[in-house]
Amino acid sequence: MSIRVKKGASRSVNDPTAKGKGPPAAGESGTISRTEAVQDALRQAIIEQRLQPGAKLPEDAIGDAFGTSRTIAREALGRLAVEGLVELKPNRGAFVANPTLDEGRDVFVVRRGLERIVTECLSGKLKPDEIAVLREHVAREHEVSGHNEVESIRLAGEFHLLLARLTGNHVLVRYVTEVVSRCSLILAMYGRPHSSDCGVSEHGEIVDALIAGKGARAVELMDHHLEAVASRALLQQKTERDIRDVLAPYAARIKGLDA
Amino acid sequence: MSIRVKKGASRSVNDPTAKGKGPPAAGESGTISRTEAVQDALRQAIIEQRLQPGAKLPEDAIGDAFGTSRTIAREALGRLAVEGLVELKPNRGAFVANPTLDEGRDVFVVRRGLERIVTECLSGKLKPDEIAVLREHVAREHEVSGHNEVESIRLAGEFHLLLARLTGNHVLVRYVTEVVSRCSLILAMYGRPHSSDCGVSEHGEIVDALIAGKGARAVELMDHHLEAVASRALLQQKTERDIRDVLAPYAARIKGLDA
DNA sequence: GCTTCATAAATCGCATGCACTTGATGCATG
DNA sequence: CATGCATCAAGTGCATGCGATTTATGAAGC
Repeated sequence: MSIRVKKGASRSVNDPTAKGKGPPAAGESGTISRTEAVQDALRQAIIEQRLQPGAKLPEDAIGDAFGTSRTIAREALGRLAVEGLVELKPNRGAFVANPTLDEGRDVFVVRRGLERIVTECLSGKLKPDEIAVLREHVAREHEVSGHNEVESIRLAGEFHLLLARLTGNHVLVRYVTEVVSRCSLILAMYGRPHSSDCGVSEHGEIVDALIAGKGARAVELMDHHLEAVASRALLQQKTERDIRDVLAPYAARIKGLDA
Repeated sequence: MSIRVKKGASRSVNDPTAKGKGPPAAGESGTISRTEAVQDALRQAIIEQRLQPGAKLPEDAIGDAFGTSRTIAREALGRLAVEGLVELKPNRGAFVANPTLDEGRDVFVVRRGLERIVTECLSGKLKPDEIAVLREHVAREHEVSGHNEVESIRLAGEFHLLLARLTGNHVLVRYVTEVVSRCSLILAMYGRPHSSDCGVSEHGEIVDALIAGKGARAVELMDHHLEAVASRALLQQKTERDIRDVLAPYAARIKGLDA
């Protein structure tokens, strides 16, 4: 799980070797700060489970990996902690969040509430070009459904973000983005392996209801949809991650030795 | 001409002169990081309008005011920017947010959605001691209503935070906290001067409905309540003061940190 | 006198250094 | 053989320094 990186390969955000010292020009790049870049990269890595829950995230290693100083890494970690994807232990460091089932339920409760707002905001107010975008997205979801699970999951999340963005409400977008991220992590931890594509047709139905301006129906569909996703994820008990349980079979094997 | 500090006066969070260099002991204080302390103080100052919308927030001045380095100030500002209370202009600095009416509306939309969740979570599930706390809070609101406007506003916000905390849902608490802060700022900017105490009786009614387990009624009341709060929109402007002077009392408040 | 360019001041963005905390390791002891 | 204590290394928490960017100021030109 080491974050080590081969030198020169991932010199992405900043390469001080070029000038030996000078800070880089911040003006030309797309206004996106380095902190944000690192934050986004880490978030992606976390929700894709490339960084597993509980994994340590040392500032040094992260700065190293992205070619920045600890300052940037530290800031990114701090913000991810606010988002709930990272846990910060004082004087000990940062770790990938390891949400409990209860926390997961909390996140889903909030998500349902937020997406309810989204649905209400959008019902009957979608413009033709927006409808086209939505339809196309759902179509793509159908395409990959079944044979590309990773992409399928990504698109499913993207669908909800897309809706949020269409409201034009930036606050809403931010919160939905956050809960969707956290839900991804939770699903990855607790969800059943092959349950991702259940919701594709539901997405289509929601879009239909929104277009038809049937707000109540749309809300109902959305709520049911998320309820389904949540229960799929949270019903089953977590696959045991505790060291002792993992090692139990090995221990048993050894026990035979000293018997 | 600006960085100068009266020696010994605002040495609050950290005093490096004691040892000539060493960082302070972070271990003993109440687990609350300095960043958070500064962040909370700034937030309070902003929603109380001691720092007016649009006011510049230079890292140096803030670090100065709280007796910390720019590092801490910078981090606090960054987080407040995420919260939406501060606007960060690249290479220019931080400013107290100056939300437009449209942004204000967005915040209120989200707030209504979030508080709807709170209400639904709580209806019929309040325990006796929780009910007592709520009743007492509403009583206090009635007490100050009319003669202490600042406290009145504070208590009104606190009522909603209290409800959120009673859900036990930490995600919800965080989001409600954020939107309540932002709403405070927005009301302070656009709200009519003497409109704060309109909602006191409504708070009582909401509590009653929650206790009676009338979820739908409670949601309706809450929604109407927030709708009323949101719909008060007016304009006013104020004067500017020196950052350090405004922040001095807040810095004094967190002096306990370096004890 | 007003515009334009050059210089200076203020302040940000970021890297780095140093003290301190924390958990680990090894050793002595009951 | 388990327990307590000293030593150590890893890595955080924070302040500070340096270049870069932006804004303010003033001089020269039209």
